[in-house]
Amino acid sequence: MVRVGRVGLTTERLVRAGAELADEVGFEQATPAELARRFGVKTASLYSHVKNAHDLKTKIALLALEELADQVSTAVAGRAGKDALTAFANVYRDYALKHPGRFAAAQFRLDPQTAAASAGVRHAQMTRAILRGYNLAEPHQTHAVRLLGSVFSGYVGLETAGGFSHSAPDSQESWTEILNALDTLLRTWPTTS
Amino acid sequence: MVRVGRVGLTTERLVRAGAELADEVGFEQATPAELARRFGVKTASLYSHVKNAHDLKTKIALLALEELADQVSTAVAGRAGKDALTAFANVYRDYALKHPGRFAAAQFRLDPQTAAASAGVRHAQMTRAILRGYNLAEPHQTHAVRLLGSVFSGYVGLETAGGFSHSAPDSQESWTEILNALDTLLRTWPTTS
DNA sequence: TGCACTTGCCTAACTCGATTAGGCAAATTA
DNA sequence: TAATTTGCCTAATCGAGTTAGGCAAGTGCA
Repeated sequence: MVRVGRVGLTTERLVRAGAELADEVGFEQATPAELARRFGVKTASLYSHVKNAHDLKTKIALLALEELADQVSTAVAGRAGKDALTAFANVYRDYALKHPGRFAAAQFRLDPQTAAASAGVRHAQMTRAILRGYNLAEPHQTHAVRLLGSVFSGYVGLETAGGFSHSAPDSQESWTEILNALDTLLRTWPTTS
Repeated sequence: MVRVGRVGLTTERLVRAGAELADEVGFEQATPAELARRFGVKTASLYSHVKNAHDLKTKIALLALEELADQVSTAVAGRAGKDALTAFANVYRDYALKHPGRFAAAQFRLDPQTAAASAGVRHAQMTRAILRGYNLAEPHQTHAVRLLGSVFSGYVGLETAGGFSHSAPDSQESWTEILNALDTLLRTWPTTS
């Protein structure tokens, strides 16, 4: 090692670097060992700043959830109906495409208390907020919330897993048409069965 | 160790046990070490039957994809339209709820050649087969295929991650209403926009 | 400015998983 | 029963995760 003094590790800095690392090599590979390597530091040195590997991943997940919630809330502010729906969806998808590691982190299974205190609850609130423009009564609103969550996370999950690449038509086309379809669907919800 | 002779390891047996192990402790935890423990065998002994840990996971994934494709094709045979749609969807969801580890395995990223030779292609074919009843022209059919894949994998993913538990209404209710909504949507696709 | 105090990062050590090479005994075949 | 195959073991290496304790680089106070 060439370094003399200290590099200035902090929990904050580790988590940010961990998020970038995740985007580069995948969330699973965003490990204490690799992170230490990047800081030019011994692995053991991280343990004053994060409890353990699981704690590191949890903190990266929380960071991702916050970033995503911030971006979504900015995009959705002042919009309603289809406009809000597509804004939400596009922010979500763009975030995942630009930050695949963080997006994967955002799906990380948090223990219930951590999840309850996370930005995950803002996501749920914002999804419901979008549906305000569609006037759905309960329990239909909840069903619709679950549908939207499923489509967004499912589509983006498949897309980042490479499911739609190298095949026509373009993924962007499908995305647009799916959002149109969802808008129509929400306007005529609930279904007559 | 109490055992005297040999336990009779085979690739086949390892993969089956690995699938069960995955259902019990999670796909990520379905590791050579744990598998060896269950067979009362040293870890090194597995390496005559599987190349390495990644190979084991790949083989579990292929098993899951086959099982799922078999069950789906049985359920969908002789059905059309909404009937086929719900049969497909229910088999898919039931499999995931009964075999969470295998289901997770089925999402395991396979390298392109392995994927191309896997039962994954049957899944794609069957999804398209379902849409036959809805008479969609390309490129709309592909958009619809992608929507269905997204909803199914997304919903089941969120549900098995615990997203819908402990909150009313029941997940089953949402699932039913969502399938109804999808049926309606497919019958009126493409969207006017 | 100098000192005590705090603390960041290190070394040392251990555990455990993955993996390879080589050996012996149990199964198989003749 | 002898010869051959091969299943599972021992031994050994490597790397990740983790803990305990030490020293020096930073901080704050006189």
